Amino acid sequence: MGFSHAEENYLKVIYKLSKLQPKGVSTKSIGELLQIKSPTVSDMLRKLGNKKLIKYTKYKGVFLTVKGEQIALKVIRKHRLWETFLVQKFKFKWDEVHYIAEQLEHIDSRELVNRLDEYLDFPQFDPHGDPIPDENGEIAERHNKTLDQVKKGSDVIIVGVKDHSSEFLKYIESLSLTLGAKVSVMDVINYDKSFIVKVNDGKEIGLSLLVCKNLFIS
Amino acid sequence: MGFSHAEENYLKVIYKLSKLQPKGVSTKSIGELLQIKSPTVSDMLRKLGNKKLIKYTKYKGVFLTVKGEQIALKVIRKHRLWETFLVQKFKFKWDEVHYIAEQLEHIDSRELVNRLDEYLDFPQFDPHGDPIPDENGEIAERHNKTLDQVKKGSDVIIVGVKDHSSEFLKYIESLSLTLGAKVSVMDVINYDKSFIVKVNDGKEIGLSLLVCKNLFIS
DNA sequence: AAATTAAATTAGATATGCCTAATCATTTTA
DNA sequence: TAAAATGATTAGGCATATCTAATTTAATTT
Repeated sequence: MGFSHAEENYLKVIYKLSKLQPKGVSTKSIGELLQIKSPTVSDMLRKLGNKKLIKYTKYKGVFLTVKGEQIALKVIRKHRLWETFLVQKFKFKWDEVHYIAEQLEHIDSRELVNRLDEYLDFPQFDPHGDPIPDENGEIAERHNKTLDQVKKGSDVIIVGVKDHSSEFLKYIESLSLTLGAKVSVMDVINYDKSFIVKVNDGKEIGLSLLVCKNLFIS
Repeated sequence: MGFSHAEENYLKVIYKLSKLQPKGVSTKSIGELLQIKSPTVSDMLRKLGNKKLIKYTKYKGVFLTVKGEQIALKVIRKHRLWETFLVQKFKFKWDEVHYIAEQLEHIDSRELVNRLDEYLDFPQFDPHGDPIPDENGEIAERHNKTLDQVKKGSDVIIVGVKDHSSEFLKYIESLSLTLGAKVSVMDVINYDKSFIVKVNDGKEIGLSLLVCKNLFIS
């Protein structure tokens, strides 16, 4: 007994939003992420509530149940494994895989997912640095420190991106800011909080606050 | 502008049936293959006709248009490439891949298909011996000679299977009758037209007429 | 050629997943 | 705290893809 693509998509975004909205996920935010109007979201929430995949009380934010979270994690696992596959084996760029993985994440076959995982040698993180849940739904702690949080003089490593948009990814790639890149913070401009950094000991470049906020570091 | 899974499935089976029903494919046969009742099929045929994917005249058999055939061949190409991938790279058995490939064949990404093709080194035939259409819809002639058509004393090679059912595939695999197997016809029993054969010069075994009719040979 | 059988279509219904317009509830602001 | 703004839900529709029951058309049999 499986779930529809629509249901899986809702559960996935509720999972993601629940990390940002611990008091319950709003109808509005779900609709915005899925590009779906809120009456449609309301309908689906009632349906997911009836199926005990979320805790739903009218006019209150929603929460995933254990079962709902399990399903969300399976979809996220598949999405991230397929993204890893596409980049590692098929040589796609990290900004090209999202649309394809959005489709592949709904393929229903437990055995396929596990063979994919094995084929990739059980990766812990996907090409954007996001952690990949294991078969039991265990997932590594997400990186949450961003470049804007460090002080002048720090040496850090890029371990993930918060913004997955093609535009952002292409831009930072053009600056050699890929996963694993070493970033040395030479200066922080007080006026606009922008950063002057060296990437892999290259020449100095400037990064806006917005860019820094979207780079996970360790 | 893509097509729904349902539409793609109809086009695929109409393509396959058109090889057997050159005077036009019947509503009934489409419904049987897709496990869908005929009124539903009628509705869809009208719809596909309006979209100029098939030539549809009420109460007459249907034909694919050039455009409809192109789409059918793309779906078949994806299905057969994915089956090849699953068997070659993920080590699935040839009787395990159908359900998964039925889903993967609808993934929409021209680039993905071409990279898959390249990753597999442009295979001509899938794990069941069926020819794989190329990017332009060109497809090798299907094998059409079956084992039941040869005479006592013939030496032939298994190049494909007509029946893709798990039951059939498992059975013939247990007899070492896989693709590439050498079959020597030792005798044909007149009473029931069954065959006595040696597989890869092993010991003699009997094959019913039905089994022989489902084995493509060269 | 008429009667029967088989196949195909139409009519009418259902579930999913989406929409807009209108209403209701909650939160924020003056 | 009352009014306004924001957010959520209900009401009513629509398209897709399916179904069963009834009807129509074509094919087969006598």
